[in-house]
Amino acid sequence: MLDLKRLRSEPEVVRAALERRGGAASLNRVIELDQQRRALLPELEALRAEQNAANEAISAAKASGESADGQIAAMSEVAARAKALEAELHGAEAELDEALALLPNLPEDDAPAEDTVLRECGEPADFAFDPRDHLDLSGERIDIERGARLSGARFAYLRGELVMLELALVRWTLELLGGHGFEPVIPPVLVREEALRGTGFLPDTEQQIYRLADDDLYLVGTSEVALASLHADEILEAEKLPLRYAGFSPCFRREAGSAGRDTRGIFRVHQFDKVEMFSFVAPEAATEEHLRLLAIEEQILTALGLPYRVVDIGLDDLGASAARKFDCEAWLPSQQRYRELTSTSNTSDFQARRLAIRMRREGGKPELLATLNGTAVAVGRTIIALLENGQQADGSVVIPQCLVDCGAAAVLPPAEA
RNA sequence: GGAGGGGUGGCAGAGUGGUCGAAUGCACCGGUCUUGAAAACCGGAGUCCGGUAACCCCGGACCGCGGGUUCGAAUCCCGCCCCCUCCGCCA
Repeated sequence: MLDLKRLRSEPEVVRAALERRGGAASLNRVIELDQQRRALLPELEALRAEQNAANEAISAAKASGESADGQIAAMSEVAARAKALEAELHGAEAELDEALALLPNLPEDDAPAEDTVLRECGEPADFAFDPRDHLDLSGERIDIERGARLSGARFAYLRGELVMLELALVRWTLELLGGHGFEPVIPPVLVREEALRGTGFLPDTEQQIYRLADDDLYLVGTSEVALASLHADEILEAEKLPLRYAGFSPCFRREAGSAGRDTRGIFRVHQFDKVEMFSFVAPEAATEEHLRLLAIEEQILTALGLPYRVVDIGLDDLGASAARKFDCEAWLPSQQRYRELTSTSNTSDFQARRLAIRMRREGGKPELLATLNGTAVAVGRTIIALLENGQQADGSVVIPQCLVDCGAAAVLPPAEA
């Protein structure tokens, strides 16, 4: 959510920023409704003041045993007017909230118009054979057929050595993040609507979100939702910032609208596990923190031996809450191209404002802080990349030492034919 | 699932229609006293919106959330959320 005050004080700056990303649609309506509200409010407050004064007089009269009937009758009229005004005000406020919620975050000045590759790191392996894709390499250890029989398309069983690989990957990642000051968290994955509104997924990505009709709960598409809400309605002491969390949870996505895309394997599935980084920082520290999250993502990919490139995401693909976003794409030999593995966003104060997450500096007033998120490890896609990049001629897969140290098999034997 | 109890300021805890934004205690900040500290005493201190450029000042709102009754609601009524206790069930 954007700052109404700023929108009021420099509407053209805001408009220009929004228009860069094509998100100014409801701006005029917001401004109009804000003016309406600001016209009604003082009127209502004047009536309230009148009521308050009269209440004192009536109390005093009653206390001294005098009749207050005249005043009461007069105030009855005032009360009726106040009630009508209040209804009008509430109507305007509800509309305002709705229109304001449709405005996306203001992009950073440096955010590019188009996706821009910043760098490529690591050398794609030059296989002396035709590289297999992750499904050929995994065999039934990624059991698509039975997953589909159980739950439909885009669901899979993960089996055998790959389960141990996932656990090693998660363990290793959480240890590494612990070293960077992230507290591990396993959050609820069923959340209320407010959490999705607060993080900017609603209204925006409703068609991606699973909803439980009987319980007014939603399945999160990322633990970002739960982690952001961890400090909702709190005022944090500035000295305690930054606060960093590493959420580990399953993620659920309907993938409506992506029919036919990435249908093979587990690149795009309805359920996957993910370790997500989330930071609460002072506003002036946000940009630096964003680069920090990106650096950690790169550290992880490098340690896993995965060739990757970093993309500065263009304005069109930012998503409602992000002011800036970087993706890391890993090289997939079977596709001969880079595919998205991780993503990190600076959401500035957009989520903090909606969730009422503030900080207080020594002796100061509460002020909004900044929130940032970044994928540490999207397990499914990382397994794909590990399989494909670590494969050998015989179909076995060499696993990076860091994961072996955390319990993964050093070499995954070839899939049974 | 059944039966009860409860949500008030940082915490504890009064308040059941009328100067209540809210007693009191603890914690906190400032001051007096003291060689210093403690104790004691005095004072201060919440959040949000608007008037404003303004951390002074003025008005308004906030006693879980949202409605209702009333001239007036922390107090009465309705709905929702949350917490606790007991029973049952259960990973």
